[in-house]
Amino acid sequence: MPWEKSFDENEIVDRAMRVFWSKGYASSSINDLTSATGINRGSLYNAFGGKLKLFTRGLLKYDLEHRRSFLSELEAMNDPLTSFERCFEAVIAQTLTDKEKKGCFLVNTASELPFHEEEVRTIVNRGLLEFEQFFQRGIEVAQARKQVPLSVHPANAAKALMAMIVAIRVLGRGVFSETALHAIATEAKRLLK
Amino acid sequence: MPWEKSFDENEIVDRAMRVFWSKGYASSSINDLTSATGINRGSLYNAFGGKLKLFTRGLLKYDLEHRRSFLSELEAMNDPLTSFERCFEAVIAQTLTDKEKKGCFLVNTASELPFHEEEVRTIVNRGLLEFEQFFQRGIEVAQARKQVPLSVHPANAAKALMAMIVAIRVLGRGVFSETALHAIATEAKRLLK
DNA sequence: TGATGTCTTGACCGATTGGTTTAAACAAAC
DNA sequence: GTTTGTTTAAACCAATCGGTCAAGACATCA
Repeated sequence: MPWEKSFDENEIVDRAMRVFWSKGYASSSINDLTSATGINRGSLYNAFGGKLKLFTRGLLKYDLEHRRSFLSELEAMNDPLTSFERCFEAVIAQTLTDKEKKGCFLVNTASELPFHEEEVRTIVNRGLLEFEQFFQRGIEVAQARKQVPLSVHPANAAKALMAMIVAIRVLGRGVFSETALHAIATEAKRLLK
Repeated sequence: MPWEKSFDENEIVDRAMRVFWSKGYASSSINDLTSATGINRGSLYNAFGGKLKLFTRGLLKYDLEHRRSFLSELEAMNDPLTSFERCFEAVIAQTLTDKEKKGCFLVNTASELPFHEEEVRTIVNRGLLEFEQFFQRGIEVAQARKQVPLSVHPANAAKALMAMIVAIRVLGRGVFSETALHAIATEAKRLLK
């Protein structure tokens, strides 16, 4: 008796995600979302429940398909130091490639965190925490392999590396040039010596 | 024949600045501004020319009274390394003190830079550049005094230190705890060894 | 073919957006 | 006290905001 949806829900979330990603929550209007997704105003509310719910879905999708898959790709590499290098390289490359200068959806959301609900805050915090843990685990492994001196404090250095990724993402939206971004990456490496 | 304004223009800019500072440009409505400043809608347009002009005035005021005065206070110290330490301490203290979690007006604006006009971009870029130059000059002086090894690359390290200040400001809005922020500062110091 | 129940659509809601304009309030100069 | 030039306040503007809803479109099952 029912009737199948005429659109691919996943596809809609993906397009909505890109709107929120580039404009932020507050500046994305329902009209922006309907015209980007192609679905009607009412359908959007019927299928997702509203702007906030759709934002959360989009953020979760980003977290899963960008942050999470990026980290597990890096984690799969056998040499931590190489994976760190690849991490910074990739983040810089993404920053330079993106003509829209959208930055990172998680970082963008982090810098408007005071206006978001608990659920959104949780997603952002978890994402950044796992980034930090990726660095920390890598440092500990590298120390065990004598690639990083024991004088390096894994937890602290990991936080600093994550912070530098965040800074690249923010400054990459218009402040820093390519060479300046690379300078940050260069210095990040020095934290492990 | 004229008639004096009934309000202090400087005071109005200051209150408007705080609105933009905590909510960003797009999310600050004219109503927010009139109720925060106490002046009427029409007066605001008559005196300042509009929302964007008022934003720019506020950003300039922030740049002058917060960023610029902070830097010159630090620059007045005779020991660069002490001034760096004081810099990170102060930024962390400001972050923790601020119950509104407003962050830094310049950094907040930097992370929404793609939506701003050239004039705003210029203010932000200059502010962050001068922060970077403060670090670079300090490093060079410290190197001349043998407090920092010559193996440290002043321009690169300065960019990294500035990036870490930016990260503290962003992560301080809800992601990082006090101890995590201090960890970043601790690692920043290690960049000069 | 007809009943069922979900999905889509576009109109509609009141509130708010940034911005303009008109007319009254006003102090100073004559 | 009248004129003058500016500032003020509030009404007003069209456009848009997020969100709802009733009515029609549709595929499935009987």
